[in-house]
Amino acid sequence: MPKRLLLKNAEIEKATHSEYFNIGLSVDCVIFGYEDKQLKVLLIESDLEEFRGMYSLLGDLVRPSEDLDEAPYRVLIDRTGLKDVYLEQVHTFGGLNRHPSGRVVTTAYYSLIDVQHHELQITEHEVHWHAVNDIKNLAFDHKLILDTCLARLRQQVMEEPIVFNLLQEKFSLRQLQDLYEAILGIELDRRNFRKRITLKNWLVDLNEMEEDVPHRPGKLYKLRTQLRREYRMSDKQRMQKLVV
Amino acid sequence: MPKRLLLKNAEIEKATHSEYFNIGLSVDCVIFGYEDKQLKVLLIESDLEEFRGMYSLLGDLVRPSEDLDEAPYRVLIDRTGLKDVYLEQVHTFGGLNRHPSGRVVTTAYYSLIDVQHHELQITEHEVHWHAVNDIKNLAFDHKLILDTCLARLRQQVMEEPIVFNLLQEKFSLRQLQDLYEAILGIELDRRNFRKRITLKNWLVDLNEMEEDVPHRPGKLYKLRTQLRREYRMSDKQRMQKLVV
DNA sequence: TCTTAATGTGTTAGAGGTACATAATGTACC
DNA sequence: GGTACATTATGTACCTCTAACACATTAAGA
Repeated sequence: MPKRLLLKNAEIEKATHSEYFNIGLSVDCVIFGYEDKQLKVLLIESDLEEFRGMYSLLGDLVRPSEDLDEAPYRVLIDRTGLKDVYLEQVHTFGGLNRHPSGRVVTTAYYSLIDVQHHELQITEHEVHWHAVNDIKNLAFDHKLILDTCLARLRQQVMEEPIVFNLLQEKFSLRQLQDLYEAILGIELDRRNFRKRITLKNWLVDLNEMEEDVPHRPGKLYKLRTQLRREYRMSDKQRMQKLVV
Repeated sequence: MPKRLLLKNAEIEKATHSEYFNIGLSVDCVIFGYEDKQLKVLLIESDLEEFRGMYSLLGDLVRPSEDLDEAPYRVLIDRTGLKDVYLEQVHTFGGLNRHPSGRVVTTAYYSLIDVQHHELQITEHEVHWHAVNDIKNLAFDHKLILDTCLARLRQQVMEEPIVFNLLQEKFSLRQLQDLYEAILGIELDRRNFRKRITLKNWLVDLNEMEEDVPHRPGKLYKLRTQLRREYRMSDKQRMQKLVV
């Protein structure tokens, strides 16, 4: 086997379309939504023989003329009608036998969308929301992909103000807390949660109240526009804090 | 364009080797080392026309018969002779024009190795260590890949005891602190550093002292064998701590 | 009007982090 | 041999952040 295949044009040319350019590349999207106080994910019933009756993530092969990072956007537009969604690459899975039909390497992305959004139109009736907690297995290695993306989501959620992609524009602190609890799978203290959220300075008080709730209505908030990362600590302090 | 290409065997068969299985897949390794109180990375001079005189990361095309995650191990064995190295997948880069010779998508890994290790044998004389701080640009999009991996390393370093892969077996606390400072690019308080490190309970005191140093010798330590993740907090507390 | 259930706010004790001071030990030079 | 110096080793005070918890407020419904 030649060693530095990447380095010489001549070698590339020889390898092309023969033994090396022989791997399929796909993307799979873990599309998270939030409904009924549950974290959900968009799945489709697999119609592969090998996975009859099982569900799988939404994905597609990457086209030769599109950037890798464009592909999941295309999948999302095709399947949900949503543009401008939050999307993040997580991991690439390249096990030899992960796809029964041949060598297909897949790059996994996760996405956060607002289930209530009026533009959301799931075009195919085979596509449905499933509660993440109820999913035991999926087609291919999609359960592994889901778990990996969920773990990443849980990390991200604590560092960046991304959960708001899952909520409608106006929300109460209780709704926000319910969402965090659904994602993290734990209960949080209401008073400490409120304190920490206000410290982050992510929210704007809308001076509006909830309506049609069977209890004392809460204040409504929205995410600050032009949300900058505001650090309460200096860069050096942050590093110091994080080190070791 | 057919939509669910992944779903039907028949469609897969048709697409195979025609328009879709037409993308090259490679891996690129950001191999970090530590020498002279500097974080370094292993580079090779590119011999592509387009990048004459520039350096690039070590990489290779993924073979059709090997797992994606196996490929970087192979590259490392070929180029450094090292087995059992610390290796972690970081990100996959799939821009359309990132490779001048055609469509090549690459998955980036970073690796931590001990430069002093006796088995380390850089087989090719074109491969050399470069101080990370001195690298201004690289061939292809390799500077972006390097920066991405460095950012990930800086995150990881604070959560997991991985820096020890860069050190020889026995080391002093001063050496360990120098390493952290080199990776993070900041200075740390010596006394607080010692305190936090001992709290982590990662180290074993060897009851040996440095030798041949032009000052008071420090104690030597090594990484605890069978290092388990020991949480001083319960899972719930950790979640609580991390949330928001 | 009273009960109930949720929202909104404050307080306290403890843990962890930062900044800083001091003693101990070995080298190098006079 | 003695002294200055650099570095290791350890301790302390202050501050911040967090977890745990108590109480008052507001609206709905009987």
